[in-house]
Amino acid sequence: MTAGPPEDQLTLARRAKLERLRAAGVDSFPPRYARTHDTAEVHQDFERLQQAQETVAVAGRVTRLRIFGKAAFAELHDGAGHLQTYLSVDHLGAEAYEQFRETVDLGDLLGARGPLFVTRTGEQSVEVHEWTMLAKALRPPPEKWHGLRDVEQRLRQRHLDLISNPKSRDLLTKRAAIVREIRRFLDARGFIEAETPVLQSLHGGAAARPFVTHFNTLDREVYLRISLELYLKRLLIGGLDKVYEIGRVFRNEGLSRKHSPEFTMLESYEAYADYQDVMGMVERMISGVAHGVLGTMQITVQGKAVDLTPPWPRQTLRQAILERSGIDYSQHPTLEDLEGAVRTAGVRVEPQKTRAQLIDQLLSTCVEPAIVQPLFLTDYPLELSPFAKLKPGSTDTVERFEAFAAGIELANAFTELNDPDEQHRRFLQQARQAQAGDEEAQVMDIDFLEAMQQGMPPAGGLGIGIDRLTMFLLDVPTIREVIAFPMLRAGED
RNA sequence: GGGCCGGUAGCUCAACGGUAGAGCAACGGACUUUUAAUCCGUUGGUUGUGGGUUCGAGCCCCACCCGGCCCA
Repeated sequence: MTAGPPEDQLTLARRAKLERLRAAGVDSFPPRYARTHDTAEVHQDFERLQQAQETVAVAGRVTRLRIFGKAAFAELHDGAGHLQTYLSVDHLGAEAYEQFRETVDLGDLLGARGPLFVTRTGEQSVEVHEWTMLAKALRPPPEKWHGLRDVEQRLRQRHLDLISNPKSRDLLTKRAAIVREIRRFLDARGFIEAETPVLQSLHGGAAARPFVTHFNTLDREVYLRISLELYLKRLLIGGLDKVYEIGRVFRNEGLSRKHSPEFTMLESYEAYADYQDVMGMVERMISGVAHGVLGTMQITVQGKAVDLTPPWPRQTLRQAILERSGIDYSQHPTLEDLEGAVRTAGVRVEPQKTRAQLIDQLLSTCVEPAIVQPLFLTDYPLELSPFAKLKPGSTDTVERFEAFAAGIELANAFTELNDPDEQHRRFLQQARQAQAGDEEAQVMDIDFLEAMQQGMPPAGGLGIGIDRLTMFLLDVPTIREVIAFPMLRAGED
């Protein structure tokens, strides 16, 4: 969709009004305005302010405008809410009132000053004795009743969406509250927030293809990070025993309802903790965030009631797949065996290249969609987890868990591998997978290995997708809605 | 990548292959307590883009662009 010609009929009408103000010596874009209250504060303290006959000064966007002959109502919206203002010849004088009538449009930003009163119909209002143009809107707002519906335009021109759709404002506000609650939770437990490089000469820490860019000064390719893991672990080695980062990561993959090429990750690492400790932290953190942001641990996601009250049950991945598909993958040690079992069980999954990937497929088709209440799945195949520590006595299962609820993956964590020689072998294994055509395999990171050789404390690590968590807590079905400016294809210019 | 659906006025939406319309917004007028104010009048269109079929295309056909839903 085009935005329409830049100077259409509606814009020209508004420009004419701007010109009229200029001719009258009015600056339509003054540098500041001395507010005494925001709209919410006026409503909160209304009785007292009214009785004291105090003069208030509020400011906001004109979202409703009802003009009668010699009086008018203008509703002002600011970040806190909205408030009705009443303008009349009696209180403004003929000149200021006429200027209001002739130059103010829906969408303009206005300041209004005067005492408070309640209208006949009971609406708390400002009796305006002086009004000020704070910014003339040269383009018309979207339709006042239906708002802006067109999904494409809502996302391409998010400012219009935010102006006209309270729901969108609420989502972004609550997203910020979620992030704030997470920080509060981690900070209170002594975690230190870090910032690690976005531009990296090697990409690692997750199975994903990177974005590549060019650094002119050094004339070499660099990658946008696909995870936070390998640098946070360096900090852990350096002695920051509890460390986390909330940051944007980039994965060169498809767009979908649940995938955005750039998204926000939380990763945390805690020395001398293991994945059991991290499980306890995750259930307290997510339920605590829900309580802090929504005031409750009982939420509804896609029409299903979800109770986040800890503790959350634990189940091994093997047991979960067995219960929901009848297949015990531990009884089928090779890809061929497992494929046979899948066929026998009549489960419809895409063919995979490796046994571990097939197990992963069974998880996403049979188990994930069936999970409603929060659940920790534990003990994953080694092959899917090149940075996780083996379970003591096991050769193929690592100390890893993922948390699920309402069919959504909420967290991924493990007891971190801290044996540099074992880590070296994992990298070599990944290199073999890369040679076999796996574009998402880890690349060997000598610097990281060297750091680990310095001695990395045993640690529990955690990753949470903030966008997914937001979708989950706020019951939003698409990731685009919780990202202020999601990636879209190039529009026409 | 595949299937289905969609793109018409600034916004929300109509229109059997036969004169492109309504509501809101805008413009002019009436109106001093409204709540999507009301009433009267007016303006506003390269129907996503490019081809084709037809006496005639918003509608049918082809290609492309952008989006939605489902699948991969």
